[in-house]
Amino acid sequence: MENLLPHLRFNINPAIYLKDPVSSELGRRIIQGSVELMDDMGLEVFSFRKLANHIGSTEASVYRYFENKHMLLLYLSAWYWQWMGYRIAFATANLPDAETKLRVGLRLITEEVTEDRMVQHIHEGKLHRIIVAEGSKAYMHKNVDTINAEGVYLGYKNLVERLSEFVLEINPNYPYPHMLISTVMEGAHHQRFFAEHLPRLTDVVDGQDAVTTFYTELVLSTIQTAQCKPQP
Amino acid sequence: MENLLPHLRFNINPAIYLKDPVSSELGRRIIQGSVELMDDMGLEVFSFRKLANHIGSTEASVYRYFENKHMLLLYLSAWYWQWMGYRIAFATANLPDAETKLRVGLRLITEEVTEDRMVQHIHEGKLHRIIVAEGSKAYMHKNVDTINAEGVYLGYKNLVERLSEFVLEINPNYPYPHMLISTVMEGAHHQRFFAEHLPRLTDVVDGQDAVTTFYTELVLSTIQTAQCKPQP
DNA sequence: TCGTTCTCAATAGTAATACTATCGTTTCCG
DNA sequence: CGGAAACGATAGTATTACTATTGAGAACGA
Repeated sequence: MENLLPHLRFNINPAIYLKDPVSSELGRRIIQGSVELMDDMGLEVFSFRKLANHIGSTEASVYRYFENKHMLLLYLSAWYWQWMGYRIAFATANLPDAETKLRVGLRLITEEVTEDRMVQHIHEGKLHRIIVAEGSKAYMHKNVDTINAEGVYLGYKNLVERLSEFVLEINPNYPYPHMLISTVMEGAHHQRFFAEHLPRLTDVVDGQDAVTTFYTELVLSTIQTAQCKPQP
Repeated sequence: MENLLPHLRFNINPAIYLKDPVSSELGRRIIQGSVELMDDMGLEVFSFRKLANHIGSTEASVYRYFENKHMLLLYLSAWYWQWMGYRIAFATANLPDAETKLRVGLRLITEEVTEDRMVQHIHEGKLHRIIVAEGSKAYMHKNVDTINAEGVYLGYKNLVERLSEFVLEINPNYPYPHMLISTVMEGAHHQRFFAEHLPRLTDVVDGQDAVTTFYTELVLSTIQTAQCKPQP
């Protein structure tokens, strides 16, 4: 995708941060540095001290922006899904029918991320790897309910909703559109992880992108079965 | 399921523990106590110190059994999947055809767990909740490759393999049996978590078990589509 | 019965993490 | 030019994640 709107800024729920990282140079360095470090060492090993050293600042300064590293992960996750939602909105605008829109959306969600450089301080390829490996930890957490009550997951939920609507346009009687889409959104990331680390859990077909093909066929055959072979 | 084999012990890969927790009373208390505490407070808040206090022992004694809390989680995860594999083997033995076997397997995997009390020191209902909330952290981890090289995930992989074979018996041409099964195994847990904490990501139909119905229909329509509507 | 081994509690101690607080200096905005 | 915000610097606490050592009691075998 061409970088048509280089100065676009996504709305990130202010409940996630103490101080908006986009508002200052240090804030942007925190984001940029955390993407680099988390990708390198993983969420568990990553710490605010290491981040501060990496960007040549201090632990206390990082704490002025984010309460803890989980909130920083939430910020990265929120940004990722806002970005994905934007790309899908853009790529599906003016497409003729729901099936084409759904196919495009599924492709964007399941595909490996290539460089996009929508904003200077976020390396989308690295961020994608972080979300693949750590994304589910953003909600698989003791405080989900508190965090959810503040609307932190709205970006994610809205994207699920949007794709579910494509599903319902194709088959208005399909009863599980949200489960289907959220299964794909999580599953695609897990399958990318498996392909790299636990290949016996996948079916790697070399050369082509098995993840996208698999999930596209899965979704379309599932929602079209009602017409193809009526349920008892 | 009746507790027909009350003294059954699962083989857990010895690479997971320093000392077999089944071999001593303290070991069993460690397992029992960790299931209770992790279910209560979540993996992040859980610590060996708290566990030691809970079971009236000391931190150092717990460290004699497990290197760290991630290995303890791996033990619980390995036990869970061994137990699940055993239940599926038992429940599908002597069934007439592959579709029936697959349906039974999918039901056991996706269903909520009711008490089973196969062994005295493990509360399967609590363990199920732990695996739902923390299971993916067992492999979404910096050391996956090292741990995997020691065969720690074999129980999980074997179960995927077993269910994939049912899929292939039904449709030998289906190209993605492992991705399909691992998607269901992870997805079912995520959907249970979503149903409780992020219901907008699911389609809750009150009264009946939407997760089992959803995944069973998804799998069967996906693998049967080849016959029903040939791919171009 | 004596000695050996195993088990495990108790104590101690280290390094790192996850914060919180305070205090200046700079900067930038009105 | 004056005040406030931004941020670096320093310091300090509580907790976590370990490691090491010692010694008592139980079990086990010769």
